[in-house]
Amino acid sequence: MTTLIEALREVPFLSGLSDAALERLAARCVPRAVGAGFALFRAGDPCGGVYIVLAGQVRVYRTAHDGREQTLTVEGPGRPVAELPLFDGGPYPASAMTVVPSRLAYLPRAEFEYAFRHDPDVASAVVAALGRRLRHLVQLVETIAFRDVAARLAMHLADYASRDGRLEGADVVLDLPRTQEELATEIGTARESVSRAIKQLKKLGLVRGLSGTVWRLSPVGQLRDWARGEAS
Amino acid sequence: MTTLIEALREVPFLSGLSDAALERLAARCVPRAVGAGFALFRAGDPCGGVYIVLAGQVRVYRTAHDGREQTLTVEGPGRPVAELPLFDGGPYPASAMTVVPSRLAYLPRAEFEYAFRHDPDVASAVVAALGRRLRHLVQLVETIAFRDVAARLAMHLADYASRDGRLEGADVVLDLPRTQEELATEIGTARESVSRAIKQLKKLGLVRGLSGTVWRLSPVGQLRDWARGEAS
DNA sequence: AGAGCCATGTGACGCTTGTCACATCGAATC
DNA sequence: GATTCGATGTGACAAGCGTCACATGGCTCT
Repeated sequence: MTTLIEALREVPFLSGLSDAALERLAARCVPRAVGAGFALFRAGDPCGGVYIVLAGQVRVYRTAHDGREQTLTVEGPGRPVAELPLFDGGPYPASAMTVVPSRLAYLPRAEFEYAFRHDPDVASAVVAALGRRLRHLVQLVETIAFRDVAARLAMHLADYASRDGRLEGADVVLDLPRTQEELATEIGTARESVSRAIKQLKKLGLVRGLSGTVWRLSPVGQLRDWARGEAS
Repeated sequence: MTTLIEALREVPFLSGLSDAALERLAARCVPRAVGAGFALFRAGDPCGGVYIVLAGQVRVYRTAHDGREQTLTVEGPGRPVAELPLFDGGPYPASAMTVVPSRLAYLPRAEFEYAFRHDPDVASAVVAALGRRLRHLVQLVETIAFRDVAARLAMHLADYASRDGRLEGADVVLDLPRTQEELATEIGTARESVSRAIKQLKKLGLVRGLSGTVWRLSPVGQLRDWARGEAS
């Protein structure tokens, strides 16, 4: 278990801060441990600060009137959640919930803005973080708009594999603790379609094995190439 | 025709600059007038600066392998195009092209970063601009993922109407110089589907008239409510 | 007026996908 | 081992939508 300061130093857009500034932040922010399924906020709520994931995972998603959900992103340790509304003063654009028991730090808006305005490196890093998010969303839009379910799944698996997978011979082995139901909300489809897409990818040899949460995949480049090449 | 400095002052994230700083920027940036259909850059190109729309309109879009296009946003006067890649150093995530003859200013990356790092107000405004874009994309993702074509069109028309429409009795009148083909790429569908969606909205009384580029719509709230209420 | 062109309307068809229904499977519990 | 429950596989079906084909309509140019 790391200290709060050590955890904050791991946050990309705070890493440039001096020790004193970090201590100031650490003193002002509220750490809390929560279980799985804890709702941090819902779309439309006013925003008074930013959450930082210290341990665990937080899913950010939109809910439709009929209950269907579209996952926008899943954030892990060291990543901020919903830093966006801090700046335009608007409400949260999406909802957020922990998927596993997690430790979070809540940083009040005023503290965050102070750091942002007094340290150009923090400002740069914040913009970079927003940029990454934007890039990711552009990707998501394109994926949902253009590709069929199997290609979306392949692309999605490739994303996870390139981050968390490990090489094992010619294959990539990935431990992905997700139900098909969860995967479905992440790529904007139904659970049954995910099941069928997996079957399709297995037949193509892109998914070489799957037992429990452990996937054996073909190399990431191959997954991406196939997904890109598939006509809508 | 405004001067370059006056035009730059209209740009949201530069409006806080001193006259001297603005003059410096104006001296360094490259204005150019281009016709319709001029390609500013394509997805994947490296990014050396930011474009600012002085007059006209620029469409930002992604192209699929098979030629289909998804419009991400259409930017008008005073708005920056693709300020995102300046900060993470990545390539442009999308392509951009003028839709009408336009005047643009090209601001080299170094100048932009100088202003960003030396003026916290500029930094704030840049983040706000990114935030707006992010919010818009979140909306777009949800729209594409959840709603049918007619609802997407209604939502889209409501967006335009709330910005450019004018009240006329109980109706909103909107001049929207777009072909159905263009509308189709903006809401991620085919031209024929737009035609049918318009018919549907007319039957519902949400679109009360359409001649040339001039639309007569029911109030924006009504459009949005209907679009939200429509099941998937 | 006629020709050509582009935008639009519309019918037909098939594919993808969401939905419903139900079978199977596996792990946890008793 | 039997039960239970959640996760997963799969068949059938219908709805939505993309695509193709072609008609219509309005505009400009000559």
